[in-house]
Amino acid sequence: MNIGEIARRAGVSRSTVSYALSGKRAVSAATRRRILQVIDDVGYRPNASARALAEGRTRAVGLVIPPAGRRLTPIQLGFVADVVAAAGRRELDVLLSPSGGEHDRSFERMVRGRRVDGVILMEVRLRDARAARLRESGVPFVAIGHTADAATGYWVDLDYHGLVASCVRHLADLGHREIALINRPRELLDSGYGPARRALDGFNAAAAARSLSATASCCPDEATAGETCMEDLLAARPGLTGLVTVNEAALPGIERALRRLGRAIPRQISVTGVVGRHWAEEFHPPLTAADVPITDMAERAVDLLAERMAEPGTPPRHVLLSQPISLRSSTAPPP
Amino acid sequence: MNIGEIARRAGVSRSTVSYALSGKRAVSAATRRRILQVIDDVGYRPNASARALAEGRTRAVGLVIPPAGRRLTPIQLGFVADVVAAAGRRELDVLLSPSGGEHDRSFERMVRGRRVDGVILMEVRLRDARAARLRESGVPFVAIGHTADAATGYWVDLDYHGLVASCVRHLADLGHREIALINRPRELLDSGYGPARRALDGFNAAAAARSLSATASCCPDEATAGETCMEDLLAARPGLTGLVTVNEAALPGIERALRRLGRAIPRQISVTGVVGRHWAEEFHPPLTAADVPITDMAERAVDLLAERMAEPGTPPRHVLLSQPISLRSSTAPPP
DNA sequence: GCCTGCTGTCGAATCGATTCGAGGCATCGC
DNA sequence: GCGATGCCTCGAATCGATTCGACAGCAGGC
Repeated sequence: MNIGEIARRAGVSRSTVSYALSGKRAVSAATRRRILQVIDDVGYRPNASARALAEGRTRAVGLVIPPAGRRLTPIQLGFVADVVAAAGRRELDVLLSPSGGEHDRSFERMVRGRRVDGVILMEVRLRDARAARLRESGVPFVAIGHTADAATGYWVDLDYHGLVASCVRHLADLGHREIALINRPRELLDSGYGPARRALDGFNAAAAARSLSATASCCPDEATAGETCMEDLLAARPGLTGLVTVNEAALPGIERALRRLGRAIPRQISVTGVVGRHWAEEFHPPLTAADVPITDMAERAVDLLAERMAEPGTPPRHVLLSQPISLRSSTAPPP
Repeated sequence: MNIGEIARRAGVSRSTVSYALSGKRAVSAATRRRILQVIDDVGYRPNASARALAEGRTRAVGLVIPPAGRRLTPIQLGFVADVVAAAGRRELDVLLSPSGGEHDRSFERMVRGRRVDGVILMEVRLRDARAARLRESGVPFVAIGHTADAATGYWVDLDYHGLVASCVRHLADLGHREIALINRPRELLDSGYGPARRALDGFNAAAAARSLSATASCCPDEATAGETCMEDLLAARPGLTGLVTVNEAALPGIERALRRLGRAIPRQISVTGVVGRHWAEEFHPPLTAADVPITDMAERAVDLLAERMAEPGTPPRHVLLSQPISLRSSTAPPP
């Protein structure tokens, strides 16, 4: 069932069918009605490949996700679903491509095979090979997180520096003097993963500004690791009364360790940070934290990409999202 | 940069370039070398839309995920990543489509617009509108879970009935007499979601066979709900010594409730079930459970789909996976 | 009554690949 | 020396849409 068959049944030419559907030229009401009737009867839809070939665009975008090896965190996974939903609202389909090692072929197929009109790149590093390839191939893309040359690209990012700093100030205002940061895994920090870097910088800067005694540590994205990390931290710094974390996956372990060591939250130790809302609410007691606005980020990323696809020549733009701290009940003045 | 340009530069016709790449007809070694050299120099890749139009297939598959509204469980999310990886190994791209309500358009675009050669349908219900539409449109598809007419379709499923039954028998063998099941949310059970139904059936059948006193309850996919559910269960059945669950998201809450009520695992209460491996390992103590083999399921689903796409006429086939119970340390004889 | 302008429709070119039939050119056998 | 046989390569048709130029028919202005 193709456009020719529709044209035949409606007694018009193929071009008239096309115009009736797209509205790019006037078609008389009677003809239009007849065509739509036939289309409805047989359940016709234009072939996506043929249309893409003729139009020179595919009406699809690529979403490059982090390597499958490292398990995706719930935040990242929620983000994928939100991107798909936001793209759907603009009649765009989403092609998934894992990145890294053996999956380069998939990336190549997508980009050089012109399978997509644009790409959203998740978890970008400060210097990022995929971003460089996209830039050189001329495919419009939006990065989640920014690369070293922040000024030249399109990106959406969360202001981890500012958010972690306000967590620190929140603790300082309550009277805490000795605090710690539980960051994302060390290999992410070392490979120049922006959020981890900026969380650390924001933590150190704000702690220095308030002359707090501050310790920063890294922790794998797992509950068991969070438990160990929390124990080590308390062993090294028994006087600790305030904790900031950007590692949501570690939260259950942190909670477990504190309970086991008999440190009540928030009576004896306050906990805050930047994590997905779901995780903050499942913490015990509910975590006072800046909730990562993934739905927002997904929507802004798709908006930005759509804009860039529509007008390829436009100058770089970016969105740096912030988010107020939601006061729940995991922070209090120190004992 | 298209095939014509490559042909021009290599001094051959377009068809020769095509044959050199596909190997469908012999091309002399010298010509072939010359063509590949040019292709390598300019970084050419065939345009995916043009190829799809000519070949009549897109080399892409669709993955229909559960509605974004209901949060995806970690198992489902891991499954998405695994499907993408498995498809990538077969040079297939993956298009994501949310299902339900407002996202019908996306489904329609994919299926009727011939954007994909086949579809994997997640979280299928016993009677499922999406499966019916795929069947009528003639697009090959593989369901995760099976529909009411199990014999007529392609599907991959986990033997929840058998697995939950062996959990029950495991508890019975240890000497437990009073056990309970914590199932997935009630609305899933009521809407005919297979795993929830079969878990319940398997639980009841095995408990009856061993004449155990058994209670089954449903629980939303959330930690806080798990906590409440566990409390209610113990209030109603103080003599409970064995627990089976297929709700991984509830696990942290179950753990919390048992700890708070002073019931040690496994000394006073044994816990087992069917959950993602990651969750079993993060439980405290590590959960003796049948690990959901998502990577396996993803691979089998892609295999089955590829097979069906290659030979559309083949008779229905399905794979019912089982999985041995991994003995960890959350079960013991009753006190 | 003729020219102008507008509306609605058509035919043909185009997008970039694959694939089929046909034919050129050696090589080989007799 | 001539026809048959393979091996390579080419030209043209095809896939199913979009889009542009052309044109028929009709209304309105002078």
